[in-house]
Amino acid sequence: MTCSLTVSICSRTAYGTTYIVIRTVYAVKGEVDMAEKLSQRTIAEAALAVIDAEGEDALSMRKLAQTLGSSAMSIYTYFPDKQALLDGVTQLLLAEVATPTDELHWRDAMRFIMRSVRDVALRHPRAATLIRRFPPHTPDALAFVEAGFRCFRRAGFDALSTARCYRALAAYSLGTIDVELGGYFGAEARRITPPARESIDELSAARLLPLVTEIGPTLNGQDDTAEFEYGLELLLDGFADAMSRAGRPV
Amino acid sequence: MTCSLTVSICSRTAYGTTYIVIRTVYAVKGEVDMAEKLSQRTIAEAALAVIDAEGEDALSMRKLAQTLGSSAMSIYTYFPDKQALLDGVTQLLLAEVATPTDELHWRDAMRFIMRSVRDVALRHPRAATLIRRFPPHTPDALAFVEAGFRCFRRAGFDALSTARCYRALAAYSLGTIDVELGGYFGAEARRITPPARESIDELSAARLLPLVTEIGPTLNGQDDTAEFEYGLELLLDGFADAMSRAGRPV
DNA sequence: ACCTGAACACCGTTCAAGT
DNA sequence: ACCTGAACACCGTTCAAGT
Repeated sequence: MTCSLTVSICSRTAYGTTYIVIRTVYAVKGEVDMAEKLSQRTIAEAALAVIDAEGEDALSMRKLAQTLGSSAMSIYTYFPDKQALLDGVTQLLLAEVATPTDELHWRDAMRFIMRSVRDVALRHPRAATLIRRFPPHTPDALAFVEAGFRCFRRAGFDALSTARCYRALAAYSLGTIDVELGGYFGAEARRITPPARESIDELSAARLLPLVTEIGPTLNGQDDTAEFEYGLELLLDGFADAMSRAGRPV
Repeated sequence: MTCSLTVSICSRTAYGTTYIVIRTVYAVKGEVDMAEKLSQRTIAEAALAVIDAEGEDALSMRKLAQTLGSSAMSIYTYFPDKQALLDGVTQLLLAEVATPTDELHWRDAMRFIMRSVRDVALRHPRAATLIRRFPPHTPDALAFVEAGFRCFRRAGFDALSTARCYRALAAYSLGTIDVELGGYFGAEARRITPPARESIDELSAARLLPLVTEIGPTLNGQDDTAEFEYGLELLLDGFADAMSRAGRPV
């Protein structure tokens, strides 16, 4: 909890009005901070912090404003609506994705990017699902895409092949977020339940869906990193094979 | 818009109380229907219809109740909360996925299932994103998973290989929903914008991110079906190769 | 230009009451 | 068991006003 104090000094001159605003936020825990001036960046950073800590459902304009020491409506000076704010948070996340150097072989570059996207998602498990909803569109958020395209291009991929590979990798990357962070194979997700509210007893579930019952625990016990790498290598091998077959080995 | 009339006849006997309720919904357009009794299924079906028509954001408990001709709170007899309702809608969607016959070769079976999931998503573009959030857990929704596992098993995949392939396919399938239906590569998503509100002019965007600018239109113009099939075959080829290399050709 | 509090039109869900 | 309306504690956003 924070409580904020705003002192504004307003001087009128012949040329107009100048406002000097000193705003300080006193944190109850003891730290005394100068409140940073509001901006798209500081607001989006605060929003990301709230989502990281409490999840997207817990982010409301009022609560965010509170952590910023201002009113809910002040946010609307910087973002037209909440969707735009969430988009801004996503651009911040995507800017965290590391950019491969130009000398890297295209396979290494793609591995590098794919792992980096996954690392960002794992660092922000509660915010990761934003990545599926808002594509990158700021220069910072697109930096890793541009770098990846550059590596493809240098290796001899034309625009069509590049687009094709990028798309398959993007789908796999976004799907990985669902599978790993959505708990798609988790123990909770695995409980077989009928449409009615009473729960099926385990015996009859096993009789009805024997293989789901048998393989479910295996899915849940998988090493996420190893499985991610497995699928990734399949795709990269496939790209290389396809280029070879087309007479343009890479 | 509908307006509903409820007539309840209550007869008390020595053995207890019996209620006979006749509820009719008069649609303004002229059709006169007997309102079906509420149930998990009818409620979830109505919710799916609302989402199909107006999107998930437009689904509120009050509005859904209105289309059912009852009160918002009546839904809570069948679902503990809104999340459970959305889960129920997802189970309905997943039950639409077709089940491959047992004689199919595993590759054909997987192609069949993957295409069917995509078809369901394309039939319900506004509801499709639910599939990423709620895994199948009713017998009907798990039918295609069980059938898929059966084909893997008959072809000689053990539990571990089956889980591994299923996971990679699931990630690709879920990611495809984001890429195709989230408009991930759409023209709107492609406009490069700085974090501040003023838009970058196209010339400087092209200078800053030349390859993104060049390849963006290619991504947007892709044939969704062809690209989906391309990535799918890469994965299936990869599974076959991996099994061969492990000395257990399938 | 930036920020404010009050107000509006909604939400999901709890509750006490009804049949 | 099933359904109800009223109430509670929230929402995102509009508005008119302030500096």
